[in-house]
Amino acid sequence: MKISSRFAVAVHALLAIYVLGSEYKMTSDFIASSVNVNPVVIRRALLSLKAAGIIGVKAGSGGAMPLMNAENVTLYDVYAAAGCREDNMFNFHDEPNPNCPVGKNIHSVLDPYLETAQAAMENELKKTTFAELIKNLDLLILKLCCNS
Amino acid sequence: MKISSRFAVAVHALLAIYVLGSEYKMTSDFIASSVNVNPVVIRRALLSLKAAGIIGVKAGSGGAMPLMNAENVTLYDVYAAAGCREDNMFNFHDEPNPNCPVGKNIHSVLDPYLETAQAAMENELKKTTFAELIKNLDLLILKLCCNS
DNA sequence: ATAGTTGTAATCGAATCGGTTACAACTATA
DNA sequence: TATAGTTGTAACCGATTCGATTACAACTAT
Repeated sequence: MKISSRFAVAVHALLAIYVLGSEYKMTSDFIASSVNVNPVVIRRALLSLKAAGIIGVKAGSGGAMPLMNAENVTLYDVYAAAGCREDNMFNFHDEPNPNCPVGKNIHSVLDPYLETAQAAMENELKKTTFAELIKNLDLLILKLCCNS
Repeated sequence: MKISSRFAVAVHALLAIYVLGSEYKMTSDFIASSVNVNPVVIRRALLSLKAAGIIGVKAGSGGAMPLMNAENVTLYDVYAAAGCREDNMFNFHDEPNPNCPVGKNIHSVLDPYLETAQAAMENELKKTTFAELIKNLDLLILKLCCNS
C-alpha cells in the first residue's frame, strides 16, 4: 500500500508557504489551487503543520506563515506531522501460532530487520531540509524564467 | 498506510518451508496453522513465491519445497514477490497546478528525495538473506528447547 | 476409484483514502 | 457595529484495498 498523498500535499503546501508567503496571502483556497485539491484537504494539512509548530495559521482573517527556519525542518518532520509515520510500517499477521517453532519466534527473528529497513527510509527523510528543497526550487524557477 | 501483511505472511511461510520442510509435508493447511490465517491466504502467498521461482508447489498431491538456496533469497525478493513493492511508494497528488511556480516544479524537486528514501528501505531488505534468518531462527529454537 | 490438495474465482465486511458539502467561530475592515 | 472572507471541524460519499471465507474444478498419489 502506498503512503498517503497527505505527505506530498503537506510538503507542497509548506514549500508554497515558504516560497510565496512573502508575496501572497497563503489562504487554504490559494494553496489548494496550486496543489489542485479541495481546500478542506489543505486546511487539514495546515492543521497538521500547525500542530507540529511548523507554521502558524490565522483564524478568521486567514493566511499561513512559517514559524520555523527552513533549515530546521526536514521532510521527516512533515512526514510525521502529516500523520504518515507508523510505529510499524510493516503490517504483521495477528497471532502466529505459539505452538509452532516458527510461529513462536517469527517476531523475534523478523522484527529487527523490518525496523532497520523502516529506519533507513526515515533517516533519509531526515537528511533533507526545506532549506535545501527551497534552494532547488528557486533554481528551477529561475532557470525556467530565463529560458522562456 | 501500512505495508500489507502479505509480506510478513510470505516470509513466515518461506521460513517454515526452509526449516520444517524436511520434516513435514508443507501443505497450505499446515502452513496456515503456523501463520494462523486462512489456508487460501497461504495458497496465494505460495503462488507468489512460486511465480518468483523461489519455491515449487506440487499440485494435486500437495506440498511446497524450496527451489533456491537460502543464501540467494533476500527479504527484498520476497517483498517484491508478494507484490508489496511499488514503483513509487509515496503517493502524489495527481495534477499540481502547472501555472504555479511551485506546482510546476514540485515533482522535479521532490521526486528524487522520495526515490532515495524508498531505495534506502529496499536496500536494507536486500541485505538480509534467508540463510541469516534461518540461522537466527534455529538459534532461538535451540535456546528455547534447552531452557525449557 | 478415492481422498487430499492446489489453483482460482467470487463475495464479504472493515478500514482508509481523498473529495465534498455544510456551517459555526473568528477576525479584519469598512 | 455590520459585513465579508477565512478557518476549524463534523459529516457523508464513492472508490479502493485489505484479509477472511466459501466454493469448486483440476490434479495426483495411493
